Amino acid sequence: MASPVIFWFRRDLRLADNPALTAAAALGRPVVPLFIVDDHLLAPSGLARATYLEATLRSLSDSMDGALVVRRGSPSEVLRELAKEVGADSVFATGDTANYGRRRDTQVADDLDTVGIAMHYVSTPYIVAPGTIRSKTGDPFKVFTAFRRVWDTLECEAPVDAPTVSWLTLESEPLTVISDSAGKVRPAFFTNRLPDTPPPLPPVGEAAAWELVTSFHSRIDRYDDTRNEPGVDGTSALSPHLRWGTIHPRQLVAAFAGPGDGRRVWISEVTWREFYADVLFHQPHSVWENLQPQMNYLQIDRDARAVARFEAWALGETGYPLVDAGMRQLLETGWMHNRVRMVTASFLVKHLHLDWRWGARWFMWRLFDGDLASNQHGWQWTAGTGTDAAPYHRIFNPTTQAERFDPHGNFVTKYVPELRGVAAPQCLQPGGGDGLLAPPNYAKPVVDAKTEREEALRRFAEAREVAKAARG
DNA sequence: TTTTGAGTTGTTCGA
DNA sequence: GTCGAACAACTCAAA
Repeated sequence: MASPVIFWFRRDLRLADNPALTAAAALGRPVVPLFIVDDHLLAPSGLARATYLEATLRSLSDSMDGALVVRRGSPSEVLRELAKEVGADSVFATGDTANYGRRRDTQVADDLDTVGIAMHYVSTPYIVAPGTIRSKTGDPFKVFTAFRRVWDTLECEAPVDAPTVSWLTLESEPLTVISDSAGKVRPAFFTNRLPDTPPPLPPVGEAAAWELVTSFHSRIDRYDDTRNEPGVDGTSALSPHLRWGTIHPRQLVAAFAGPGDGRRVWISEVTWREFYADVLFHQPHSVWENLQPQMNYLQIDRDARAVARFEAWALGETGYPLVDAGMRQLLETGWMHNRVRMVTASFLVKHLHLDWRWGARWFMWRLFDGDLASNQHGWQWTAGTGTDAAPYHRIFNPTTQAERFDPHGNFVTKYVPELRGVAAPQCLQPGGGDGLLAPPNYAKPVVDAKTEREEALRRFAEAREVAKAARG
């Protein structure tokens, strides 16, 4: 029998349109499908993320007649041992361009090279590999629109079908090792009231992704209008699939090609994902550091009261209905509508004066679709610390946003049952309305939005002044 | 080098 | 209720 090759699955958990897998299969040898449980990645992950991954891997393995091999340990060591075990001399994987993955992949390739094993990285989770697009001066773009203008001119490769593969199966750890390994390193702000039970899983795996594509065909042409309303089923809900690679954006661009504002706006959201990956590629420190250094001077609350406010935010007990509905949607479903992500993030930074990193960490802890580049840069955008930062006086009013985007209170009452007896627009108001109309069991507002808006403006102005003085 | 036009997603105030 | 201006002034990218 010809010596097998190893295919190392990471965030490309699909068989169709997986160029790295196609390249491995093209050798015409048996393929060992491998997933490595890496504690570096799993220990700081919440159970939401881990259970989603575990279920997706189960689905992937089922699609290979149960052949998936799961091993736990350092990638270099696992790959070396497995290669020795089966007599493989080459390993294939999809390229990873995010911080840890990039360092790991370089190290793994070097380590394998010393023992005569060839490591092949093919393609990336993106249509355009991060680091590819440059401005005319050769620098990476720092604003989205300029990036998109170039991105739009590049050709998107056509998707390819799943290859025919002869899977070679071996002894494997049970998939439960994934959720068993997760959640060991908790965020510093974690309090006893914050739950770490995973939300119920949506349908996972490659087939489930394609069902979402089919269903979205009937809605995408209205996407430009409906995408902002969290109470309307206007979005594709494909984000977890893009995160774990059960579908590739190439496949989506092909599936949704066509004229119209709905499609155009939806593809531009895919382009945002590509842009943020590009920013991360060039500025890996942006994961936890402000892209605008002058914002390091912003006064942030970190005392006991701040922790209590953070807890109220995370549990959906701020007394601001749209904020609370969004945070409870995250708790209960492992996903949050994008409009509400912006509103809740803005509230944390601008009304509670907390650190965007706390919020970003909590989102990553609970989201099924938590993607380092998109999550951290989305937070930086809202916090006013990003490269293309919003002007700091642009502060979302949680009540106005509710009135604009959830006018009938469908979303708010879905996730905040205390408000169910209260009609819109009262149910959109802080505390669920005034006086006798306010539901007695709903949280009183933790802060006064108007007061804290002014405080935020003061702090941002102060940060700029201090930064200016420090420069001069 | 200098200039010019543009920059996801908003809110408030006053006419 | 509606509309435009102000918010505060900076950075980016190309010409």
